[in-house]
Amino acid sequence: MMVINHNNWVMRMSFYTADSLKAELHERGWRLTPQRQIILDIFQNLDAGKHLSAEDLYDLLQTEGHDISLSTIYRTVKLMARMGILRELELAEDHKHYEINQPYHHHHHLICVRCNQTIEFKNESVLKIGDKTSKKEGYHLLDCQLTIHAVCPSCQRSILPVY
Amino acid sequence: MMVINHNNWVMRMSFYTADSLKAELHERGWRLTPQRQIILDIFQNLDAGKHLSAEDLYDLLQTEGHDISLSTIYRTVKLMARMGILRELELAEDHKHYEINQPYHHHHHLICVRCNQTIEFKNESVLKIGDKTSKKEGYHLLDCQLTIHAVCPSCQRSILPVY
DNA sequence: GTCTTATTGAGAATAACTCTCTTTTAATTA
DNA sequence: TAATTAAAAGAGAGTTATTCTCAATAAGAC
Repeated sequence: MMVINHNNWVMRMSFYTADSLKAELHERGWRLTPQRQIILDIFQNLDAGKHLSAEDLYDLLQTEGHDISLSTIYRTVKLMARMGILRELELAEDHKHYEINQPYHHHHHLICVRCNQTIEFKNESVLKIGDKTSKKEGYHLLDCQLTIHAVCPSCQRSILPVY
Repeated sequence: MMVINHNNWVMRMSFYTADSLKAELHERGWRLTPQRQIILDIFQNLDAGKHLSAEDLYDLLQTEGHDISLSTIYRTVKLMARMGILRELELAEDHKHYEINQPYHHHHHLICVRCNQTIEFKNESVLKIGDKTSKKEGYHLLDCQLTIHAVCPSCQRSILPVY
């Protein structure tokens, strides 16, 4: 299901049904598999703002009794990020995190470069800038993220060696 | 040298002298080495908007006759990113890029998720949002980047397998 | 049900990056 | 200017997130 917001920005609603996911995959000659359905389901039922690494997702699936291989997980999250279904986040230093891409809960990240503590924040203008910029260049927008790198108050006070 | 812009945002001028770099390092009990000076110099003399991977930087230094080890390069760019001297960019899929962090030439990136073609764009509001947000949370701002993931016109037209 | 081919799973391979340890050297002090 | 000491460099091994390969499986079309 597609909706048009007050800004004329065409965006997808947050919830894919099995059918809508299937349709989008088929458009590209791809298939809907149980694995893809289960993984999408996990992300859709995650609390707002929660994100998972590939390893996190693997563990979570295991505890729920779903035996999906790491290969498939890596392949699927990358596929869904490239389709615009998931957002690929660079929060910590050495691995990626993924979360559902929901325009209505669109948010950004303020990250401490020392302790990696992350604060989520919202800003209405950012999406508008992303929309305007991609339109102007003829790009099809998938996601836009404002990432702020900074030093948190606690790390500013710390006298320990920094790096 | 520090300047204060119309927004009361305290920012560093783009060019460090050997002395100002030295002073900032000494503040933290660190040292100015020829390697650090040379690496900073490379970034300062790069054309606006150009960015380098660690490997790029290594090759460039080699061609200029500077024998700086890869270890040192990785250590130095990370150090300078954490000091706010360099920006750490996530442009391609599997490695980071670095560029000088210049408030007066502050820009952002629109990236095609299929072919990785990247367009640089400016937007005055982004820096203000980053400044306001980090101030509000008591963070010390180092860098803020708006990254737009999208599909470029040429890849939209392409009928080749996508992923 | 059959056929085609995308997808999965398992594990090997890759490569960006970090770590360890020895040597070197920046910066301080005498 | 020489002695001191601790940070930094260099070399190469080690780590690990991610990708690749390939045989087996199964989704979707007919």
